Amino acid sequence: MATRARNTDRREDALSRDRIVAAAVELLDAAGEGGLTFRALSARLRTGPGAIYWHVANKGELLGAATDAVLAGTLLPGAPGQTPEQAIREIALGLFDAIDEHAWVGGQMSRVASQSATLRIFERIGRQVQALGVPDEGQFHAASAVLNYILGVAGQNAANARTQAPGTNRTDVLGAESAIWERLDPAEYPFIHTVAGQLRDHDDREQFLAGIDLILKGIASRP
Amino acid sequence: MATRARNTDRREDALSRDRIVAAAVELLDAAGEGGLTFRALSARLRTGPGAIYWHVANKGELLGAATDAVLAGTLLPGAPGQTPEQAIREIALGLFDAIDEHAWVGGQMSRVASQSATLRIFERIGRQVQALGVPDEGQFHAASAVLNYILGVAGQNAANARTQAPGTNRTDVLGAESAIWERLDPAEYPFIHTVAGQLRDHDDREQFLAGIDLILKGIASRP
DNA sequence: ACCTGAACACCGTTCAAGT
DNA sequence: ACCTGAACACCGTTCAAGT
Repeated sequence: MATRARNTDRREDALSRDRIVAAAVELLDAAGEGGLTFRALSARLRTGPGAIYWHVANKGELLGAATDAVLAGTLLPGAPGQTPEQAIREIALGLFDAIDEHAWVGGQMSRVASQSATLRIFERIGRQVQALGVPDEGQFHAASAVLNYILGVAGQNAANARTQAPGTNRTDVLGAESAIWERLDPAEYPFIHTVAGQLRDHDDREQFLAGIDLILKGIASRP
Repeated sequence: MATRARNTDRREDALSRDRIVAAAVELLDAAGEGGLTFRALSARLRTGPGAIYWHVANKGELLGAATDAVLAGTLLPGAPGQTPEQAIREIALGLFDAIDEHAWVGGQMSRVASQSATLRIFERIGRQVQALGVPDEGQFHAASAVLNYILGVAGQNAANARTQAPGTNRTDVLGAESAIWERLDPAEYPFIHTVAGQLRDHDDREQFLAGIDLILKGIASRP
């Protein structure tokens, strides 16, 4: 029999939860939500579909882990001299950019509210809300308003990505089909018709931040 | 050959898009998102799966139509003497109640942003934003902040419903597992730990409305 | 302990055939 | 024009068997 090193004799390409999750993220990025399949995943990892189940309980857990992996990368330390408002904007923008890059994440965030990454995001937002001087009873309301707004935008972006070809990059806060909006009957949809022009060449990031600022103003203007 | 009446000779139980959508809603209500199947649906309608495709293009369209059908019922005329704030609260609460009753709707709303019901909701919100006297350039931002917040809460509710047994009725704005929250390490999650108590016996509707009011205050407090 | 891959139960969707 | 239901291609998941 061959002598074997005592410490590192695992195969270099051995399967692991991390490798599986990383491959899942790649698959999701490349082909969208429909692209993540145990068959496609096992083919990419050069193994059988059953092998994955040794490391991951089921597809739901895999999607949650993939979402968590992407979101975890968005939580930067946070610059030292920031105001709470700036910090919240930074957290929100970090999420926005991650969702912009991995559109499928937006559709998964709300399905995993108790998952670690979302919990950490909520914690971060909450601390800044405390730093803003919001009284105790209002802190939960304020922090969840911010988070729910972010989740809403995230879901929209994922929905838009679904309707477009996977791989294409287009992010938008609301439907984004200004072409459709402009064609709506102005008598039935006067508001949307008026506003359709603003939609045509608006910046999604700015639009997103404007909503955050609106909520921040609401938080600040309590009696 | 038998004589046939000229006008009404269609079978009473003839298939129609409306009947299909209504049955889909019932199935979704009873068994959750996983319960809607072309086989289950066709069994309930006493026909073959292929028959449904004569009236509906595919499952995505069916889900969209079911969502639209539920949402359409939430758009009441609106009381005459209302302030714009009251009108927005009423629209939001109507949606909240619909989503509370049909949890799966929350997960579908963002996938169909350009669908008729969501468009009408956005239109309604937008008109109230105009009535609030928001200047033109700010109207789109303000209305989509409100809608995105609602969509975020809706998605959360749907996610919570998914984790619980289908049929059970429990709605919550954020994870709602205060039991889990209280068990989190207070050193790592000081904010969530502090706030977990407030979560235990809070009213979901009130919590939801508090977020709406926060955004309304933000809209009102522009310089 | 970890991996393999055939097999199972179930999907959405199509389509030739019927009325 | 509308319905029927078998058939197709594809899932997620399991599990006996291997190393």
